[in-house]
Amino acid sequence: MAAKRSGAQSKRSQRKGLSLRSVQESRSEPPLSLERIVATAVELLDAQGVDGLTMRRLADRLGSGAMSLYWHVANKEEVYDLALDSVLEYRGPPQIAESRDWRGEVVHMLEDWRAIMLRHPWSALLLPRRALGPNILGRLELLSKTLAGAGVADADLNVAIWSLWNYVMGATVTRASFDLSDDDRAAAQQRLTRLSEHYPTIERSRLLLDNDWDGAFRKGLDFLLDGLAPMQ
Amino acid sequence: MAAKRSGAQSKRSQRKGLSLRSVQESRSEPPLSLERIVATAVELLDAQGVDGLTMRRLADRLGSGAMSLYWHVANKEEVYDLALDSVLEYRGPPQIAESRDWRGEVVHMLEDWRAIMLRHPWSALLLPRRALGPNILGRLELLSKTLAGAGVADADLNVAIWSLWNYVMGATVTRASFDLSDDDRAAAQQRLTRLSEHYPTIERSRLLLDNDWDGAFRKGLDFLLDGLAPMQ
DNA sequence: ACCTGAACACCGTTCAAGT
DNA sequence: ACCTGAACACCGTTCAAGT
Repeated sequence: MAAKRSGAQSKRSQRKGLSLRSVQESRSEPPLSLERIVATAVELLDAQGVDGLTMRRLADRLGSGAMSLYWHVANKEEVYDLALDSVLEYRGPPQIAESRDWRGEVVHMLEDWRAIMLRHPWSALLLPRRALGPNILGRLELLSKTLAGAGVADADLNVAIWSLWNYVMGATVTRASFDLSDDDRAAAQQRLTRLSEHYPTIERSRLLLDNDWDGAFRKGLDFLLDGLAPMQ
Repeated sequence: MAAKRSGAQSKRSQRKGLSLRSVQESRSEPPLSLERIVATAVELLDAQGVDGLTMRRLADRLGSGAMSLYWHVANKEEVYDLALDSVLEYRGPPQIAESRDWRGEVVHMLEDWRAIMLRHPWSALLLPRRALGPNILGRLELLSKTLAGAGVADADLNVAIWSLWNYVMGATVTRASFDLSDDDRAAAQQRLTRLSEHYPTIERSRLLLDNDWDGAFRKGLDFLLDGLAPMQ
């Protein structure tokens, strides 16, 4: 089995130049499984970004033929769905949740969410296009439960959830897009300075260069929670 | 010229089946220009979505060879950038802006932003990946100026801008992703009902079926502005 | 049940060439 | 200055076939 696999791989290597990965992998090829596929897809996305994920490349990394994936997965979209959701597992707050500090819990959940998506920038780009997986639903459920437990009326619950969700999504997506292109960002601020007659206010506040994203995120979140709080 | 174009087109039509579009277009082909390219890209995106935009299809719609585009545009990414920004032009509030109602102005700007992006759902999906074009910067500038004029201190300005921006981005992106797949949404709620033991709270509030997006958007925005207001 | 290669119908983009 | 077709190196996925 191992021999068969490595044979298949050296054939592929000959065809398209040597693959660094085949060496690293050939030590012990477990059989294909959904878990392995998803985990490897996440690796690939981390390494190469959204456009770097290719069925052929993914199969290569797994030491299998490209078409083998299609037995475990319907299509590439499903790989995206599964990769996104797999990264969003929530492990809960550090201490056992006997706290009645609902606000602290909400902040923790949302900052954790944001931290994960910044650690995997592709996830922020993928999110708007993907279905809701169990981990995303789990996070929504937990958020709902916390807010309901804090006394938010049922009638206001959905507004509260979507407001917080929207805020986190927007913050993550915006931040990720800036992170993706330091050059673009510098170029944008440069263009801004050149065109400061057109954009005097944001040029003066150096909006595009403000680096305190974490602080800004937290402050904005506090404003939102201040607004939400009277609802309880 | 018209003869040459329609000749080239019928050749293309013969090659890949008849194109409905070639008839509609052949009446008067203006020369290729950046404006035409961008406008047609927007049409194509509206009709076919993000993945429907193809250099070849775009050229076809323009009645030109695929490679002709590359004289006007560096690559496909630039087409995306230009299409996104072109859709985001802001025409300002209905009445002449002598109003001192800064809050009303902010709400108008953000609802207009959101409305545009919902009218062109691809724009919400594209936004996280794209550079800041002049129209986006213009909107940020206007928002900044309004907030600064309302008395928000310079030190708080960036936080205020990004909070509002994040909120609108998140709301749009979320809404667009639900809109894109009514089937998925129904399926998700169905799965939710089936798994209601796991997600009792959001199942009970019927989070995924809540249709009052516009109302929720406005309410959440009000909470945020309530939080922001004390800053002035 | 699980995996495979060949083949199909596409992509974006380079290049050398036309006008 | 502006446009072109042929060609290259890729894609995702179907299909008929292997074990």
